[in-house]
Amino acid sequence: MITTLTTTVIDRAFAALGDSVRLRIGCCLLMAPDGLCVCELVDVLGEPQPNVSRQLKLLKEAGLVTQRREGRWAYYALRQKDHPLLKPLTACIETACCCVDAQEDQRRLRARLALRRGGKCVVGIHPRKKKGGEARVRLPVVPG
Amino acid sequence: MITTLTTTVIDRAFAALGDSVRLRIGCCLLMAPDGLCVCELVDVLGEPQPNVSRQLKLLKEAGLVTQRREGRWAYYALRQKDHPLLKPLTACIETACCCVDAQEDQRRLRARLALRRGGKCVVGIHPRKKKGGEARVRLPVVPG
DNA sequence: TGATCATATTCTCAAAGTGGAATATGTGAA
DNA sequence: TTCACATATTCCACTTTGAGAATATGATCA
Repeated sequence: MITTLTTTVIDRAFAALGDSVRLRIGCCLLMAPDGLCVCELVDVLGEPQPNVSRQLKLLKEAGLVTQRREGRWAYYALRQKDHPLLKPLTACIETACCCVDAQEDQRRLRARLALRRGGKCVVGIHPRKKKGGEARVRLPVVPG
Repeated sequence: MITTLTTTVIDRAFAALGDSVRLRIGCCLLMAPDGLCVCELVDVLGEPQPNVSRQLKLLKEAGLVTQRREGRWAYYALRQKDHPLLKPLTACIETACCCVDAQEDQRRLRARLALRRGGKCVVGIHPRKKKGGEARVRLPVVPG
């Protein structure tokens, strides 16, 4: 995807991470190499869904993140290759992960990932906050 | 200077490098660990002096750059310590230095550094463009 | 097909960033 | 003290970004 490496490509990558929400997304994605779906990020970050989608789109346009669809869910993951900046940038994000406030996210993310079935997200946004609580979670037919 | 590491500190650092001029400044400073003065950066970048001063101030406020005065000259350097993000961030800037457009800056910087005397800047802005040319450069008393 | 749900987009406007132009500050030399 | 010069700041018009609110899209299931 990224063909020629120019300073413009690079400063756009920096700008993409120069926002607290997007940096926190980066930290979360670092914990889940296979990606996270939007609703998981919404729950972890406590940000409105349209905002999370927006920021993910920005990260994707900056070439830092990839997207794949699985049924109704869209999984976003940190790009692993084709971007020469990604390795050193990942090291920067790792530093961010050590921050106290980032670790709060990590705690919530671990809790959210525990709700997965077969490695996939099977619930929507705020499962614990909606009426009916756990009973609301209707598990569809999932292999594994 | 940086006491507690928070994600805010880090995304401000990213945002500081998320601009083409400031990223180019970062690349230049990487070539000169002891720092560059404002007039040198003005010549290399081809940006107006007030703009260079402004961007340097921003980099300084983001904790990425230090400043010291030597007579009329102000030297800015990449911060080396007290900022846990600096090492991985430096690796990112190094990647940026490999870009074709960044190497043009590097060529100009080498030429500009050749005008130093005793490792110090002794000329102002655009020395070759002002009337009188080389003759204008009046060397003050400089040790070495 | 219609309902439901996960995700994406658009509209809007306040807030922040950007950089040119003019000017101020600070330092050293005459 | 005055001048010259390197650097810093302020003012201002302009552009970009940020995010709430409402709505659209797209996929699955009944």
